Amino acid sequence: MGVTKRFIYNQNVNEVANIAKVFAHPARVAILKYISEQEGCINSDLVDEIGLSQATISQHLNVIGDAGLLKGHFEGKKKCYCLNLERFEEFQALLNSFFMKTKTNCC
Amino acid sequence: MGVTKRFIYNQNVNEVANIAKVFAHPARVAILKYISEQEGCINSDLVDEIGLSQATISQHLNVIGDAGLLKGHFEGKKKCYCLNLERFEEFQALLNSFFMKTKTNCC
DNA sequence: CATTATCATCGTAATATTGCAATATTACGA
DNA sequence: TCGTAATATTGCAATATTACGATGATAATG
Repeated sequence: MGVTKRFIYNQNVNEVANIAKVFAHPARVAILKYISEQEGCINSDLVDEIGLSQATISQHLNVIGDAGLLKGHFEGKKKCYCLNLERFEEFQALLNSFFMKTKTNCC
Repeated sequence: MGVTKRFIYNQNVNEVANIAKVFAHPARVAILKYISEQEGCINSDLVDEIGLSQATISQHLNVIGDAGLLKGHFEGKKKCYCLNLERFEEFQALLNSFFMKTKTNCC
């Protein structure tokens, strides 16, 4: 039914899925990549850079932001986005932990 | 429009997103976790174990399988699923590579 | 103050995903 | 070959996601 029965899974499983979901759309991967390639902060050159509408970019930034992966502040009329490195590394560690735990017992 | 404009992203970005998508549903994470916890192969105890219908489990197994993460063979009438370790490690490496490349230039 | 640039939010259309019941298929044993 | 158990596939219904235009809000600029 397009509805994910989150309640039947344990917390760790849901956590891994939620993290993965952030990276599960190429626009969001591209946004993070672009942020990483800039010196310091970016403002939304993202619209030109990625080729989606401003509204759509803003929505994707929300998803990334809600996951805690962004630090942002206004600099004049421009909003300045940066990666929240601590959180990003936390995500990496959690995913790696899942990978490590899962790599066992094969036929 | 619910349609992802894959063509506007480069291959690596799409690849990362596609990998993440496999892990972006808790049922699939739970299935992989369960496989990892069994000695050798599993057959679908998964239905009892996870609490989704047989049809739904089968569908999720397809997504995982299409990504190349499963090795399976029949053992009598039961299908025996195991993790494709090489592919799984490849996924881990690709994600880690994305994480490493992205961890730079913060404010 | 009016204008413009930047970004967020709302509403909506199109498409994708999730889940299940029903049905099909596959493999075995009698 | 029949019956049965285990999986797969199909066809919906419900919900989620993606995308964009329109509209707001805010702040610099003239």
